[in-house]
Amino acid sequence: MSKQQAPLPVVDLNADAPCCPPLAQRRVPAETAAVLAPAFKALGDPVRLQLMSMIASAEDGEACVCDLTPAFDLTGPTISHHLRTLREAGLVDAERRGTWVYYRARPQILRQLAALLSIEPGAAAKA
Amino acid sequence: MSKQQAPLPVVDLNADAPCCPPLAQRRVPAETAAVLAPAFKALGDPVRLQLMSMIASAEDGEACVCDLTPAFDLTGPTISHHLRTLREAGLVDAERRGTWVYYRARPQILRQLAALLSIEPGAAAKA
DNA sequence: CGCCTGTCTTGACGTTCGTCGAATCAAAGA
DNA sequence: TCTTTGATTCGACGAACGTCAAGACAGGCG
Repeated sequence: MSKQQAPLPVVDLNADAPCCPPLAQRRVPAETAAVLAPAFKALGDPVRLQLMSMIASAEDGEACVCDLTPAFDLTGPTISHHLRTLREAGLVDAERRGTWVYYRARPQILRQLAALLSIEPGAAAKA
Repeated sequence: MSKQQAPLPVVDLNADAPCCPPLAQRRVPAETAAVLAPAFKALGDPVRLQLMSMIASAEDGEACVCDLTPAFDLTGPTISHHLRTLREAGLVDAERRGTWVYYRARPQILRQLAALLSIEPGAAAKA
């Protein structure tokens, strides 16, 4: 079971269109919350938030671990662990090319999370 | 110490305009990450994500604890604890009116988080 | 082949988190 | 005033998290 990981009840996190209406528009169902919460949780650590930003804002859309690690006062294994967390949350994708490993962001998921948090002017912000 | 809580090193989480450019546009600085990560972390629990949605999507922009609690298979203290977490993350606001306590969402912060995750078409999503 | 560099995995440690039961505080009514 | 109802705080417990040191794996180069 080391090659096949737990089969997250994955929703269409890969879908390109937002999976659900804004959080402030309709109440988020339990199943949706169970799927999306881990993504927010993955972003809920300062190191991972910076890692995510460094990867997503990288020149060619991808960043090498060798560039990410020295940006923090943390050991390699720790950075690797955080990157794995981001990967398991579906936020990034990893690819090995020769000696180095490159991480790439998955814009679809960021879009979905952003859509969930978005607030149309005049929705519930009236009080 | 029961009435004055820890004084979070609050940044302009109350500002109405987005505090920072999208995560995928410019690298998020450590200080910004330290401030915004707790907000994502607070949303990183399925119960809190649903609570946030129930509050933000409520009729008059506010929800009574007495309406929130029975929606979960959790005890009152546990729901109260989650609400406190949301409050300390700056995501909601609490107000007592008579017997009941009402929670209201802070749309500005949701907007900021959404802006941080937003991706302009053609930013880093090219690979 | 053997060594070196880069990355990931493993095992362990202390801390934080999610949950509950019991106790406490706040407001309304008898 | 005393009781009742709603919400929070306190104390405790097991589970998960963030971190590291040490070891294992992968690929390039002598």
